[in-house]
Parts: sequence; C-alpha cells; structure tokens
Amino acid sequence: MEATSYRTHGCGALRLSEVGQRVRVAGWVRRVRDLGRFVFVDLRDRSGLLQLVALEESPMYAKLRELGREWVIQAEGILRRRESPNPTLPTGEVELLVEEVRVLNHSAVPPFLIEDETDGQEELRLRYRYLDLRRPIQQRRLELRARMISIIRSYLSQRYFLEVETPMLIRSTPEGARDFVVPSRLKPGTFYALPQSPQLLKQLLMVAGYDRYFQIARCFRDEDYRGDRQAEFTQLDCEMSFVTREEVLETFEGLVKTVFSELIGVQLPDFPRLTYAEAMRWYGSDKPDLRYSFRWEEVSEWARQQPVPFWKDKATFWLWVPQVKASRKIQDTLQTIAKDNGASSIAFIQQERGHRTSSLSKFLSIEELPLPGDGMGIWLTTEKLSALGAVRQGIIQHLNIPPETPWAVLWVIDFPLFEADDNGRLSAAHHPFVHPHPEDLHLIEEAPLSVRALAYDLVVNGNELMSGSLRCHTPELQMRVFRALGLSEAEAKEKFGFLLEALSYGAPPHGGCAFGIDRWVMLMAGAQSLREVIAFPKTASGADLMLGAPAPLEPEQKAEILSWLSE
RNA sequence: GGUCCGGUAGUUCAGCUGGUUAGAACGCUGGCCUGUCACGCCAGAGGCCGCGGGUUCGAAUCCCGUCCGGACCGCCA
Repeated sequence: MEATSYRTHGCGALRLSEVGQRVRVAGWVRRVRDLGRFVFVDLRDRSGLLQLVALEESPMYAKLRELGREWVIQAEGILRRRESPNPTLPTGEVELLVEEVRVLNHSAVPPFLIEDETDGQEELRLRYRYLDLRRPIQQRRLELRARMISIIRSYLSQRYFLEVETPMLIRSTPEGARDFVVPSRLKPGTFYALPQSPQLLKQLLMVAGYDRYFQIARCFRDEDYRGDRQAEFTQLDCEMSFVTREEVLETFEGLVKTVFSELIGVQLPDFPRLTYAEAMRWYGSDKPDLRYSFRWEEVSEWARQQPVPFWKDKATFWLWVPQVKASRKIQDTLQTIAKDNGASSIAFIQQERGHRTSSLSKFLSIEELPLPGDGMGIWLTTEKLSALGAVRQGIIQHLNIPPETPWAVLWVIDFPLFEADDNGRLSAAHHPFVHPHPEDLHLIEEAPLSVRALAYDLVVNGNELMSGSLRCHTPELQMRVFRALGLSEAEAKEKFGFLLEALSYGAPPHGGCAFGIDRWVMLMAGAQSLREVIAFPKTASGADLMLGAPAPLEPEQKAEILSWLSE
C-alpha cells in the first residue's frame, strides 16, 4: 500500500520488523474492545487489520473508547510487540500504541457485520453494496478478478494481440437472445441495440487486417436471470487471423494454464480433447465434469440378448461407480431424474463386501456378471444421451462423491454445425458464422444435421468457460450456411449484408473465442454465485437494489422518449 | 411466463392448528472490568409482524390481491 500524507503504512503490512518505528495508519474502526484500564481498537484498511491500544493513563484512552464501528480514523504512535499475540492475524504480533488519533469521518451504525462471516442477507447487502464490498473477503475477490485480467492482458499483449474497443450502441441482430434496446432521438422510430457480444465487429476487425484482437467486453442480454447469469456480463473476446483451429486451441490453452499458474499456483496438465460425439456418448453432456472418471459404456448388443423385457429394441448404457452404495431413496431419486430426462428404464446392481443385490435379480443371474469389485452399477435405456448426463450428475450430487482431482479442464471439439428445433427447423447450434468442418462441406445441403463445425468449448469442472470457432471467411461459404438455415439471398442481405459485403473484400481465414470472465473468476475464487465476483451486480429480476434501477422517468423525459418510439 | 420457498426489533430468526403485554441471539445505549481479539458481567432502549383488502367478537397467525428477495422450469444463437 502506497504511503500518503495520511499514512505511512497499510494496516495489514506491519510486522515485528517495524517494531519501535513511529507509524501513521488510516482506516475503518472494525470494533472497539473496552477492558476497563485498556482499550483496544481493530483498524481495517484494504491491506488488513491492525490492533490499536491505549492505556488508562493516556489521554488517548478516552478518545478510543468513544469511537464507533466503521468510523474513519487516522492514528499515529509507536509500533510495539504485543504482550499476548494473536496467531490468527498476520499482524498478530504487533500493535500500535496510540499517541494521536483523528476522526476523519463518523459512520452510522452499519446494518450488518462488516466481516467475512456477515450476518446480513444478500438482499440487504446489495442495498448497501458499498458496505458489503468493504468486507475483506469481497475485497480479496475483486483483487483476484483484477489480477486475473491483468495476467490476461499481459499474456495476450505479448503475443501480438491488440486491444480494441467496440461500440455499445449497435444494431439489433436477429438471432440469439432478446436485445436491450435504446431509442434514437435523432431518427425517431429507429433503435440501437446493446451488443450481446462483439461477434460481428471482431470479424470486421479481422477483415480490416488487425490480425489478433482482444477485448474485455461488456455484453447485454435481456433474458430472465439466474444465480449464474446477469443482464450484463463480461467476456474476454478474442479473434485471430491466419490460424488453424489447432493454433487457436494452443494459444488459449496457454492462456488458461498461465492464469491458473500465476493466479492460484496450479500447474494444469495438457488439456484432453473429446469430440462432441464422445462427450455425449461417454458422459451424456457437452460439458462433462471430468473431476470424476466414471463414464457410460454402450452395452446395447449384450443387453438385447438378455432376458430383460425392457431392454429389447433400445439403446442400453452401463455405468460403474466404484466404492459407493445408494440407498433405496437415492435410487428412487435417480430413477426420477432418468425418467424426467427421457430415459425408458433404469436398473441397479450393488456389490458390498462381495455380496450382490440387484433390481434385475429375477431376470438375470447376477452372480455371473463380471463386476470390478464393490460398488454400484447402473443400466440405463434411453434414446436421449442427455439422460446419461443427468443421471451421472445426479449420482455425483446425491451420493456426495468427492472429486478425484480439484481441477479438470478439457476441450470439447467437433460440435454439430446445426440443430433442429421442435418443429424440425434448422438453427445454428452455436451462431450462424461458424465454419463447417472441411470434411463435411458436401453434407451441408443433403444432411445438414451431420455436419460438424470447427467449433470448440473449454470446459472446467463441468462449466463451459469459453466457446469459439473458426468462421466462414468467404461470402460463398457464408451464404451456403445462411441458405441451409432457411435464409433467402434477400433476407441474408437485409440482416447480414454488411458482413457478406465485408467478406467479399478480402477477408482472411480467421477464428476466435469468448470466455465468460465472471464465471471464470467465480470458479477461481471458489465463489457460490456470479454476484460475488461482480462489484455491482443485479438481482434475479434485473434490479440494482442500491441505485434503485430500473426506475421510472420524470414525466417530461418519458413523454419525450415515447415520442421517439414511432416516427 | 410457470411452480415453489421466504418477508416479524438495526440484523439473523422463533412464534403461525386465531385468544393476555409478540420473544431469543447478535447489534445499539449506559455502567463495571488490567491483555482483549466473537472480550466478559449488569442494566436499558428498540416492533404499522412487507403493503392493501376480506373472514371473525378478536388476525403476526386463516383467505384473496399486490410488491420485494431467492431457488427451479421455460428462456439464455
């Protein structure tokens, strides 16, 4: 902490090495402990906590006794060794014998404890966010976030990436989430939209020859929120030219490893890669949590030959979880999860100290099945692979299985380019600018659902942390994809004319990605909610409880804006 | 948009099958206390029971509506 005229040291910086020195500190009063002939004050600033002390015979004694919680004070005196140290505090071996104290500001009594373990509910803390952020644990989280962004900037800048800002007032794009909209005053009846991501702008930067771009970009989506979602959120947005998918993955694998190493001292091994098809078949999810190694195996052929009536004509999968045992109640829960996710049957077998029990014992001679030891096995019949993922997650959650490793980071690649909605209409699985896999180009028209994309996700502990792709860089290929999505030439020109035009002026091969920074910080900080790693977050209904936003406008302002809405 | 949970002292909660004066802990105020660090001890103040309506002799408690917060589903290329 920098010294100023108000202070010579940060409260948390003082150690035995400063004992005997005259020091001046400034900060907030955490608590006053009045013992009669002694008074102790805990003084807090961002650097930590320091104990101040005054004895009865000192004129400071009366002054310290009068201080209230969260008053802002400045104190000066000689640092001395404590008679009874506190080993739980970094400054626990020293204290400041106060010779002078100045109250810089009073404070109202705070509505909740300004401590890591606070007694305030989140609603109250959001209303007094400046007090909540005064808690050391919050300061550490925002410091972690700032350090992470600084590491990212340094890594990318060293690799020829250029940080470019893109506008917040842009044009609404037809796909994706609902836009936040801003009415135009100068052209009544027209509207700006806030960006859902700088996707198209960064592609235009590649066309412009900027080669490697990044931005810590604020993005906006007007959808309903959750604990893990905010109306505005922060992306690390990146794009590169003249690179293969392989080179993009290497670049960002390096970034992620660097952040883990420099931020929390974790050396990650090389990231395994799963294709989308493998991830779905083995884990039933496109973002599998690989902290747990157990995975599904298809046993349909074997199952069809067994005398189990509900295994005929169905795809059957087998999962073995070693060294666990599920109660009847948990089995019922897993069955509900399976059924809710479209599975047609679920069956269990358990072995405990060599003794086997199974819900299929009346169909199968269970003693003859080869089992690897004690544990639980599950057979699931389902046509929907996502049921495999739901049951696997259910097992982890309800059996409280401890992770085998603290961090599991992997790539999922070869996502499908298209997906069909409920009515069978094609839509872009990721977004409509993704480059199809070169081996599947011939399938775009005949079998679009089997076209793979040059797309990739980075998955950390079951969370999608980053998503990206190579992009169509010729207008011809981009138009083929648009057509497959059901866009006519005229519609494509109307909606994405500027992109098609830009691609026709010498667009280089390019691709990139976007990281969800809030989620990433949340994982690194071990936080439970995005709101804990955002300085001024909104509630689930999109409200800022401190500012009182959103709020009605003054009648004149409202009337003026209403007049802009229609031309 | 749907389902569920919650809203009582400054705070976190109890009370809720209707019935004296609505409780506890922490915090706050005052007093005592020689080494505390969740200091301890004693005393005290503090309440439109979210808001509006209804049922009833009587409502924190039951019913309807509404607002706010949270979780889940939908939604989130």
